[in-house]
Amino acid sequence: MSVGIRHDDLRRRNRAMVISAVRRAGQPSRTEIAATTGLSHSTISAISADLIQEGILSESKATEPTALKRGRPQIGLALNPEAAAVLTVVLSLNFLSVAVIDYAGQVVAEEQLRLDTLVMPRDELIGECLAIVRRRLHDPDLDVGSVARIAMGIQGITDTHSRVMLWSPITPLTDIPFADILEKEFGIPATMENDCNMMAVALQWRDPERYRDDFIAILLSHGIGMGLVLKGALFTGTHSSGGEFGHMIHRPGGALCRCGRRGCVEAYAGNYAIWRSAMGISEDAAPTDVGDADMRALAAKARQQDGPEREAYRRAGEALGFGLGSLFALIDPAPVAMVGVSAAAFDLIEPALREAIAQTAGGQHSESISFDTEPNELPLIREGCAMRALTFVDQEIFAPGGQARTGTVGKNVA
Amino acid sequence: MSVGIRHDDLRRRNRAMVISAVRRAGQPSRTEIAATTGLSHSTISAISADLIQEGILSESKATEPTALKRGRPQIGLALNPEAAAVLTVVLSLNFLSVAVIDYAGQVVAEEQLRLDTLVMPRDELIGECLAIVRRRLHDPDLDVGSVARIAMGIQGITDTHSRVMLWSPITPLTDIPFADILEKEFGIPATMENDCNMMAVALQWRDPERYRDDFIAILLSHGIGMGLVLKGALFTGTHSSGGEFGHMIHRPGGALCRCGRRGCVEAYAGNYAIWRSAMGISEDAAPTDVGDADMRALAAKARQQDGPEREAYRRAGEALGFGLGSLFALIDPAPVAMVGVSAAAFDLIEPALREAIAQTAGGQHSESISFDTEPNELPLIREGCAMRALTFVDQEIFAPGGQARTGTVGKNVA
DNA sequence: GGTATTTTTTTCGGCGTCCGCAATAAATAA
DNA sequence: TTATTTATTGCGGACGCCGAAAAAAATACC
Repeated sequence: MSVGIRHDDLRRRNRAMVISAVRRAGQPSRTEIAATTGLSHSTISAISADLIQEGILSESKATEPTALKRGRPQIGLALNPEAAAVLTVVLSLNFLSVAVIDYAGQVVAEEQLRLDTLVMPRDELIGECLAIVRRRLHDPDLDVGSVARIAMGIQGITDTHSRVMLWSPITPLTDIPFADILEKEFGIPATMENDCNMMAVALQWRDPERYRDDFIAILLSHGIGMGLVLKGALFTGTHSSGGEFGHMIHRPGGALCRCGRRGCVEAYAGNYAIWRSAMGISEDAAPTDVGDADMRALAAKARQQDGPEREAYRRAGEALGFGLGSLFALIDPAPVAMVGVSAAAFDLIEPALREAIAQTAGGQHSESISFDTEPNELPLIREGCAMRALTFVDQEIFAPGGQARTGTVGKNVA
Repeated sequence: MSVGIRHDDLRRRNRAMVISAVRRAGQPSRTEIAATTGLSHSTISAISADLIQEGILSESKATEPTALKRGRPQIGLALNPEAAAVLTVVLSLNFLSVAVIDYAGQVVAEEQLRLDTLVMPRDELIGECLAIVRRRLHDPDLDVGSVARIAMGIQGITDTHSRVMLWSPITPLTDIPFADILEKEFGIPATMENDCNMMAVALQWRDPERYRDDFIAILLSHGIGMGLVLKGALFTGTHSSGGEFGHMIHRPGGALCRCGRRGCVEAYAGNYAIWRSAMGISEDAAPTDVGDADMRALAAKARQQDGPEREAYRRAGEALGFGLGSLFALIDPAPVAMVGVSAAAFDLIEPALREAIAQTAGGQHSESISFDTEPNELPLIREGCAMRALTFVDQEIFAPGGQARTGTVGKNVA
C-alpha cells in the first residue's frame, strides 16, 4: 500500500510545491507563494533562498516600475531559464518536429522535417528521429543549460508508463519503445506520450480558468482521439494511454472503421468517414486518406447548400453526440475542446451533436455543456510535451534524494 | 492548488498509515508494519505505543501457539473493537436495513424492515430511516464504543460529495439530503453512498488479490449499475456518483429505458428489459417491475430450451458486451464482478457478451477478460458501507488536529 | 526633509518528527 | 546453560517547520 512519509521527503515535497507555484503563477512573490501553499513565510523564505542559491530560481528585478502600494515591494521570483532545458519530439503523419525549450518554457531552437512515415521501415523511422534530436542537442549555437529531459508525442496508442508507442495511424509499425531508444542513445530520461493527452496538458496550462479539474480534449482529424483530465489529473487507461473515445461503439455492426472493427464513433466522425459518407461511398469501403484541404473544401460545400456533404457532417455530429452522451453517463458532463481540422467545421457538426446528446443520460443539462474549438493540434501537442517534460524536471531537480524515478515511472503530474 | 505539507501533518499521516496497515493486514507485527510503510522501526514503535495508549490498537496475545521461528516472537497488533463503532443504513427497494459495526469490523447489532418505498411520501420515508437508526443507537444492550460515523447506501445516483440522494429507482422522490438529515438528527458525521460504489469497496476488502487497483463491479438487477475502481481509488463522476454504465447508449433510438430515454444498455439488460423481450412485449412498452423469483424462473426456462427467453438473455449479453467494449475503449480491460439476481444467469449472458466484446476495441484480448459472479448484492453493499465508515473513522480518530473534515468532504479513500 | 506607517522578507529560538544505532527482550538451537 | 536470532525500545542527533521579532524597503504625512 501507499508508503509512509519520511522526514526528509517533507522538504523535497515542499520544494516541489514552491517550484510548481512559480511555474504556475509566473512571477509570484514569496508572500504569494506562502499564501497558495499554506506554508509559513519563514519556510518559503528558506526554501526559495536554497533554490536561488542552486540556480533554479532567480529574483526578477524586472517588476513593474511602481508598485503603487505602500510597504516594502514584493520581489517576484522567476524560473531561471538556464537552470535546464528540455527537448520535445512530435511525430505525426509525414511530419517530424523537434524543439528545445529552456527551463522557463521559452522555445530556443526548432527543427521540422517532412518524411514519409507511412512507408518508412522501422530502422529508418527511428533513425530519422534520433538524427534530428542529435542535431538539436549538439547545436553549437545553443548556450542553454543541458537538456535534462525528452518528451516525445505521437498520434496513436502508448502504454500507461509512457514508454512505448503501441500503435499509431501514421505508420504500420507497432510496439516501438521510443522512450528506451531515446534514453539509450542520449542518456537523457525520456517519455513517449499520447498526442491527445498532451493536448489536454497544454490546454490546462493555456487556460487554467476553463480547463482546470475536469475537461475533455477531442481531436477531430483523420481519426478521433481524446485526452481526458479528471479531478485535475490526466486520465489514462490501466494498460495503455487509454481514452480511445473514437473507438467506443456507436452502432453495433455499423460502418467500417479504420481499426478494422465496425460501428466505432470514428467510423462516422473521422475525416475519412465524413468524406466517405459525403461522396456516397459505401460504409463498408476501406478508409482512405483525405487531405486537410479537401476537408476544408467539403466543409465549405456543406455550408453552401444542403446535400450529402451537410448530411455527412450531421451524421458525424450524431455519432460524436451519442459517444459523448455515453462518456458523460460515466464521468458527468465537462467542458469540451474540439481540436483539429474538423473542429473548424464544428458549426456543421454541433446541431446534430447537441440533438444526440440531449437524448442521452449525460445530456440532461445539454445546453450547459460548452464547446470550444481549436483547428490546429500541432502547437498544442508541442506545448503539452514541453510542459510535461518541464514538470518532470521540476520534480527531479528538487528531489536529489528522491526515489529512483529515472523516468521509468511516468507518473501523472498533470 | 495542492497545499503544502505542514510539519505537524506528518505524524497525523503516518498514524493513519499505521492504522490502515493494521486494518488491512489483520494482526501485523510492528516489524511488518515498518516493512509495508517504509518507516523506521523506531517510528512505528513510537506511533503504535501512542495508539495503544489511546485505546485505538491493542496487542493481540492470541497469536499462534508456536511461532516455529527462532528469535523473539512478533507481537500482533489489532484494532481495538471498542475504540469506536459505526452504523450502516442500506435502503433498497421495499427494504431498509441497519447494522452497528464495531471498530474491528464485527457486526454487533442489526435490524431489518420491509416497507413500501415506491409509494411512501417523503416525510414518512425519512422518518422510517431516522426511527430505525434511533432504535439501534439507543439500544441499551449495546455496550460498544460510541457510534462515530454513519454510512448510508442507496440504489441510484448520489452527488460527488456523498451528501445527497439525487435520484433513485426505489422511490419517485428526488434530491433527499440524507447525509445532512442524519447528521442533524444524531449529531454524528454521515455520508450518502451509491450502492454500486459500496459493492466495489466491499470487493476490494473481500478479495484484494483479484480486486486491487483496477476493476469493475456491475449490478445486474432491475436496473444496471456500476462501481468502478481505477488505480486503487473509487471512481466517481465530477458531479454525481457517476459510472452510469447502464445508461450508456447501446442502440441510438432503440428500446425504451426506465430512465425515459431510448437505447440505453439497461433497456436491453435490466431485469425488466429481459422480461419484456422474453415475453414478446414491445420495446416501447413501459418497464414493469419483475420479481426475483420470476427472473429465476425465466432463467430456468431459458436454460431448458431455446426460445424467446434464451434470446432475451442473448440480447442482454450483447448489450452488456458492447457497453463493456465501449467502456474498455476508455479505461482498458479490467476484471469484472457481476452482482445481482441476473448474475446467477450469467451462463446465459456470457456467450453473447463475449461475442459482442470481441467486436470492440476493448475486446482485443477478449478471452483474458475475466468475470466473477455474486448473486446477492445486499451483503456487499452493507460491507462496503461499513468499511467506508470505518476508514473514515480511521482518519478522524488519529487526526484530532486535522482539517475540519467533518464529513463534509467525502474524499475517496477507497 | 524627516518620521511614521505599511508591507515584505529574514533571522532566531523552540518544538516536534524521524532516523540510525545501541541496548534490551524473548524466543530457539546447540 | 550459552550462543544465536529476531523483535522491540531508548537515546542522541539532525532536520524541518512555525511563530515572533527584527530588519528592510517602500509610501504617507507633517
